[in-house]
Amino acid sequence: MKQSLKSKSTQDLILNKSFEMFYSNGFKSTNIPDIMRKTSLSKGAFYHHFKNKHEIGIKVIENIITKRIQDGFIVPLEDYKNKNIPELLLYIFTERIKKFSEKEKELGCPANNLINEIGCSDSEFRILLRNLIDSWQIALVKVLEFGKAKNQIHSNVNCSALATCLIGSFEGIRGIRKIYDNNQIFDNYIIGITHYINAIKKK
Amino acid sequence: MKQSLKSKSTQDLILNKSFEMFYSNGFKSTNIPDIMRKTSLSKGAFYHHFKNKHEIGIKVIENIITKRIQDGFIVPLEDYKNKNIPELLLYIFTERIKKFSEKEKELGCPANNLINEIGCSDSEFRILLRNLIDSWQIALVKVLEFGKAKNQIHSNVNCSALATCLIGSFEGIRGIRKIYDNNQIFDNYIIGITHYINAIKKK
DNA sequence: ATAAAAAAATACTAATTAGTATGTTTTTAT
DNA sequence: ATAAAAACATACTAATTAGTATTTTTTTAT
Repeated sequence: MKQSLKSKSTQDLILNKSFEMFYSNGFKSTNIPDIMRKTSLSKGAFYHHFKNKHEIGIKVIENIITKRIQDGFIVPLEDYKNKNIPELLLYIFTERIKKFSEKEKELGCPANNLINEIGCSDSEFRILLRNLIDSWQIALVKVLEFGKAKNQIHSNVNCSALATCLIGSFEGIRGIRKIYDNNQIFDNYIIGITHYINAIKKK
Repeated sequence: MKQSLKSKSTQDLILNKSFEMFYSNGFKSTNIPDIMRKTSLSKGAFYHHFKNKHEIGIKVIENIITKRIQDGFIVPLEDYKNKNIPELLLYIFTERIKKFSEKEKELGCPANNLINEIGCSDSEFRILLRNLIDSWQIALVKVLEFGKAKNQIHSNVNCSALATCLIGSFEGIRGIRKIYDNNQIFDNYIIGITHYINAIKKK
């Protein structure tokens, strides 16, 4: 294989396996030899492509976790101009949860897991994760403001507050689900959030 | 000092310092020598009173974290019969957040931190934390049902779903707050949750 | 074809840390 | 007062793991 391609594909492999292990076991509990066992490569290969464990953490956030949130929760918000906003919110915050894989249900949100595991202690991780949540918040506010302008959302709604609550409750529920063995908590969340979104609709 | 008292007070000291360190640094990142440095006792004292790190983790959940949630969020729900339920909810979910210490704002909820750090991996921790959330959920549902019966809460509210959403959003917000340096996220949450609680009031 | 550079493997170092073994001090029961 | 037991301290072991140094293999440019 061409060297430049090989290098890129090895880096991607390490990146993906790192993400999987961080997601399943947490960042701190994952060690480099374990990651590399999953890639069938050696520790030497790891340190040839990455400076240290911190760097792979950063790159996993930048290249995988950020992309997952963007693709899953921000991009679907983008084409909002010819959509009914309350319906769009219901789609994103209830329909998508139903489509989660078992693994995603059991393991929670990769971003939220990292926020809670190392949000306080590592400032670089913290900033990237904050930017991610900020982007989501901004995209949501934009959509909510549009919905308000189009008379689809009641005028007494504070869009920034609502966006924060939608994100917070979604992440909180995904966290709490982790200690259960069934989806009752998601079912309850879906009922509750549907009720809430219906309540802010302009009749 | 009498031996039995001394033993108890040493155990309590180790327990409290362990909680503080787990809360600040996470469970996995906290080591026994660091805990014992804070108690000004030796490692030998630790292993005389506790079997291993896992046991102190269990006891911290049982004796400290559970008590904090109970005292802070379940006990205030108990004397609900002569209170207005929406007001009681507002008190617990908005007034109490305003009274948090800086540390509590920065470090999030000890229970939620543990849920997210080790909720998936350790079954004993998991069960204790689940029991804790279950107790909270049950206490909340009871109060909400009462509010519904007293015509203070709208009849179309699903009490179990609402309880789950209240707990989930509260924990989620406390988690996300950890990556910020200010209380904007709490301010937004308070506005949003106040709006929600007002929306379910029977007029 | 071959020298240089990149990729990857192997062997090693150094630090951390859970847990144990053993010794010393303090308290208690007689 | 003293033997036993509990409380605590010190010294050690063994395992883990991040990161480095060195060597081998593969690819590239000439």
